[in-house]
Amino acid sequence: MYTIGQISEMFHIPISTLRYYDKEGLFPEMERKSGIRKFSEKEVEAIRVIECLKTSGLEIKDIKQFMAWCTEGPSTYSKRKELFEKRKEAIEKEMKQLQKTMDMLKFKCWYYETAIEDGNEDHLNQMLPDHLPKDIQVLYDNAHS
Amino acid sequence: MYTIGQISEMFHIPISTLRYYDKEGLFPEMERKSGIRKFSEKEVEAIRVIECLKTSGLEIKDIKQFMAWCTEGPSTYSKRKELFEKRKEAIEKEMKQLQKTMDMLKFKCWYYETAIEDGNEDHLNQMLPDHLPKDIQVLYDNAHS
DNA sequence: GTAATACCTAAACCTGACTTTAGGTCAAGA
DNA sequence: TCTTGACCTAAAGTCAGGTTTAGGTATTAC
Repeated sequence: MYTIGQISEMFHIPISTLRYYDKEGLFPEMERKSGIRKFSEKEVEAIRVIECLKTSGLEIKDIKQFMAWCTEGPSTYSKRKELFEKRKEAIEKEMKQLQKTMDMLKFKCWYYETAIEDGNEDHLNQMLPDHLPKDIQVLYDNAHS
Repeated sequence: MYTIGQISEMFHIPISTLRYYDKEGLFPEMERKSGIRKFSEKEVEAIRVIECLKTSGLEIKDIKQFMAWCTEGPSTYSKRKELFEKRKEAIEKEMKQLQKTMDMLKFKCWYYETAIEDGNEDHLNQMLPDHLPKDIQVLYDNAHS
């Protein structure tokens, strides 16, 4: 059993945020001892799930829904599984987006390296949009598709 | 040359958002014809850069700074390059985070598949935290590290 | 000539996710 | 005793990134 201060240190999450999560219903089963929150292993795992679902782009109110399902028992297993499957798809999509963004960034790094060498963008402008060096062309095309 | 409506369709960005970007100084060189915005190729490329920098986690005010550097000429090439290098690092970090999140999601999918098969979480609770099937253990450990 | 479109501005409003404030309880140590 | 530190609440405040509203202009279509 942990106090809110211990949990805050463990996860580097502000105490105010933990209280906010609690107020939003993200720890529906959490116990209290004369008003003071007692975080058990259950809540510790809940926090890991909250961070995971948040990173996957889920909103607090939908995380609350998930936590509610968890208290409902085995009848909600398949709902819970489907939620995680959807989050997997969302993350996959986001990773593709990030890869495309990465290609743009790599292209821009090359672009400015070259501009620094040349002292201007004249040569670069002549090469755009489809006479770039092969490896750079790939980045440019992916970023602009 | 494009109107705001054409650009909105091209990029699937609301007109209100394009006007907001303009108000925030993200198109410092944009021309107008009797009050009406004229988006040139320069602004089209600016929008691609805006989307890229936004995805990388940069705030609007910092994107504005970048756009201002672009109007200052060759003296800011190295500042601009450094910005893109930093964004690359940010994206790399984010991708690692997403990979960890993905491992958690995969673990949870397996977890609920198994719970559905078993009808309860008893067997699963016996396996936790370090007697999971090998491939699942890897996901679990990565997600909980 | 009038009605429909597509554009414009300034300013108010909205949303999600927190954070801060103001005021209070309770237990341990000097 | 009294003060320090860790906890508590309700309610207000903050911030980024837009969106909506209200009112206006300018061109084209019938």
